[in-house]
Amino acid sequence: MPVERGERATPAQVQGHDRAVSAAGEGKAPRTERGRRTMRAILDAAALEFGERGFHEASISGITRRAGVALGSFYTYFDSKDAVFRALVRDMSDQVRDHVAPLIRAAPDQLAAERAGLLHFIEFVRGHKELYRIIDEAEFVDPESFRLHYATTAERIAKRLQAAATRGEVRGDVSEVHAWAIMGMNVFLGLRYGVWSEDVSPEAVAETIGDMLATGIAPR
Amino acid sequence: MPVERGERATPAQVQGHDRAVSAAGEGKAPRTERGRRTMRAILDAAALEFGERGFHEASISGITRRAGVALGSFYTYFDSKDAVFRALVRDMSDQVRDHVAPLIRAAPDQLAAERAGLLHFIEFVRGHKELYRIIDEAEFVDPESFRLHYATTAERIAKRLQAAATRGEVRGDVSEVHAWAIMGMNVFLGLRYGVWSEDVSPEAVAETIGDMLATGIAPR
Amino acid sequence: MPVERGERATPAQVQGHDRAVSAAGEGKAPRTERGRRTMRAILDAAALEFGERGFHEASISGITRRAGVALGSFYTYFDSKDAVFRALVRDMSDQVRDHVAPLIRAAPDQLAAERAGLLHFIEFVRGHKELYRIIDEAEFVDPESFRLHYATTAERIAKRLQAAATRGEVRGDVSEVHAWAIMGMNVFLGLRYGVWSEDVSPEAVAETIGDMLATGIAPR
Amino acid sequence: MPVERGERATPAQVQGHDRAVSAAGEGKAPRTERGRRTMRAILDAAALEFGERGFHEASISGITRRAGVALGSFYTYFDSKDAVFRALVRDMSDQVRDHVAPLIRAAPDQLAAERAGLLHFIEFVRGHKELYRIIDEAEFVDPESFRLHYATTAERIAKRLQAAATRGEVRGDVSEVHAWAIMGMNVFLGLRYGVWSEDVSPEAVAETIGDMLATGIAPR
DNA sequence: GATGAATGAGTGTTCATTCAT
DNA sequence: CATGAATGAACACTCATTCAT
Repeated sequence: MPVERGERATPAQVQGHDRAVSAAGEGKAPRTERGRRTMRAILDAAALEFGERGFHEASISGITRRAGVALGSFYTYFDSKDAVFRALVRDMSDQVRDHVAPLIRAAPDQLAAERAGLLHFIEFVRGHKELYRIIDEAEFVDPESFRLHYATTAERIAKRLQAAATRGEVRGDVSEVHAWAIMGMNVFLGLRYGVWSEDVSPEAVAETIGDMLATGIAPR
Repeated sequence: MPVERGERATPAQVQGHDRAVSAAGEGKAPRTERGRRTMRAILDAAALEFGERGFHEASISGITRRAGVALGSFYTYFDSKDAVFRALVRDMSDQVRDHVAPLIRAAPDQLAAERAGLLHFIEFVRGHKELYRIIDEAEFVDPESFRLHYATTAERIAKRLQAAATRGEVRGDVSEVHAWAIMGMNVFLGLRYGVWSEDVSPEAVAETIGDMLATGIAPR
Repeated sequence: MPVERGERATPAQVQGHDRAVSAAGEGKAPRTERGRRTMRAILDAAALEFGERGFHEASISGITRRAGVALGSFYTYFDSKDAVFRALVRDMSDQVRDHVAPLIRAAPDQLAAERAGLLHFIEFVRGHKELYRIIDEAEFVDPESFRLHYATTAERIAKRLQAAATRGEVRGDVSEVHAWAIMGMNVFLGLRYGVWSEDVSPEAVAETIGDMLATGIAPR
Repeated sequence: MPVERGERATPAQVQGHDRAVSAAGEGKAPRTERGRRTMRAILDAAALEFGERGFHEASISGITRRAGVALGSFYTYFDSKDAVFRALVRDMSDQVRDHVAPLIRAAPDQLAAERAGLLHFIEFVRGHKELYRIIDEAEFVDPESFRLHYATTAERIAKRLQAAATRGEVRGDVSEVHAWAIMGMNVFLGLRYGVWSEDVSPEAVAETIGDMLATGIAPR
């Protein structure tokens, strides 16, 4: 889920409310201001509902109840339960990236960038514990977006690693395999130290893993 | 999911058919040989059904149809859909461990062991693609077993790393954090190169990650 | 089941259709007129279905088929099979009381009132043979309403008897025991001469029992 | 449920264990002593199971579990769930009659007999609270035996009343209507003061009702 | 006779989606 | 746009009954 150095934020990504609505590519574009507010309310309610109850336990009526709108209004903005879910996955996916990307870009070199990526990812997760419940459940609800999310993320990591390699910041043979390994580490560390328990600080985790990534665990 | 060096197989783990049945702690113990066979058939059918359709799409009648038994027979051995699922997660969890453990133990040192663990894990996954669909879906269906599975696995990795540290085979400061990172890498690499695509050989992946784990990715 | 003299009808009790719907305290209040009609149709259909087949043989689909609505509509108005049943018991209980109460109040004295109560109760039962099947089955389906129904009825009879005693219309020592005895007589006579067979006229039964109640069966 | 003066006990009715088995006309006669014991165990267990859970909640497996025999053994002795239930209704019906009949016959006259009948009926009920749960549920499970039970009981009461009338112990015009009234009173008083609560002694109830039956409730 | 595994018909309940108002 | 009543497909689970051992 973390993003990486060099990424550019599109204008839409840095704004507040409108972003999520636009990110909801799955939804039907509202024409009035009133409609925009209703759609936003539904999307926020859906994050709560899916986050608390999971996709299958969640219900459309639960979403509209939380949003304070009538059941039927849901279908004014989304075609189906799957559609909101997809919109939400994309929304959350963008949120992580938008949060972590600038902090990665600010790092002096790629190893520091990876350390920062993990650090801020864990921090973000602590404040958004519904993240895993939503993104990971996509594996079963909408494999397409799940696959897309991780494939895209891994690809970006790989590109940055290779760019860093040409700059001499990392070994020359870094590949997609390394990217997947790094992504896997981060996801599991976020789950363990972000969601499950906060018994180790994000800084400590990032420090430890930064070291391991840089020089390995072979005895010196 | 991979296991690690030094682990001892209990007698039950190395047997074939009876093991899975005994692992099905959730089920109701059959009292006759015929019952034992029926239960095994149901458990195998459940692996297929859940693997192909996922927990929510799967149906009890689908399971019994595959198993070639009557619908009602399901309830002779399991209390509910959740109960078979739990039994299955434990069953599969044990299967991975039983497959990989001896190969890890055969490694000359801990770094080689980690390499072997990843190698054989990916190989195992290629032959059991339903693994992820089942174990990962537990996060949503039965968080308890999901948590237990990964917590237990991480703890074992951590113990082996620390034992290896005292033997001087890895750095002295290896910790739980390293264990989670290694587990995360393996799980994602298994997903990418075991389930999604076989475009890179398990040997190549294991070799690459073995190197990274040993000496890191900092430029030499 | 019969009611007694002196009772005041509340406005809700004397109206026709709305009453039963409001009596259905178990149901979910409809918000539109269309909803009100659907709920009433379901309640009426339930009386038929439960009356003809009994609680356990009755099916929700049988109820909705009779009501001419979709299966799912049932759950728009009632939470469960038990819930309609409870609503129905209350509905029927109120119907008897509303029918008999004014006729009891019109009697010149308490002995005449008891006679009238029995008379009109038997008559009512003849036109509503599903009454017993529904109210008495509550003993097994929903003991709470069964108990409430009879406890309340007995208590009212007792109160009227005591009020009559102070007016000198009956013996001074009438008690709860007499009330239960009278209620028991009425219920069984209603069953025998209202539901099972109409071989004796309600008038004759009421006359006979009126006499017995007044002066007993000891030889003069 | 109470019986009345002058009734003759058949030999089978006064024996202990064998009686119930023979009363189980619905069952299949066991040929061996072992079989006789098994059948008795099943019948006793059925009384418990039906008494505690009611007909529909009761299960054959619940009965055999209580009886300590295998599920299949049930069908060695009874054809169906309905069949045990019928056997049980008859069994209990006979038990009440056997208990109350001799005490009724011992009374000096018919009014005293009715008083005694009610008294001992309530006492019996207090020791056999499953009575109502079983006999009354027959109205819905097996209307035939329900009807038979009450029709027979009422008829006997009527006959005794008429015999007493010829002896001058009660009014000359006693009829079936009186019999049903008396039976109804007794059943409801048994329910109220035998099963629901024991707040009034059976003696007091019988005394009160004996008086009412003899001289009515009109002011003197 | 006793055992308990196997059978499968039957039904209450949920909820995404549609549509008349 | 908003509303909420109406729809009906889909499924887990129960349990009386049968029968091979």
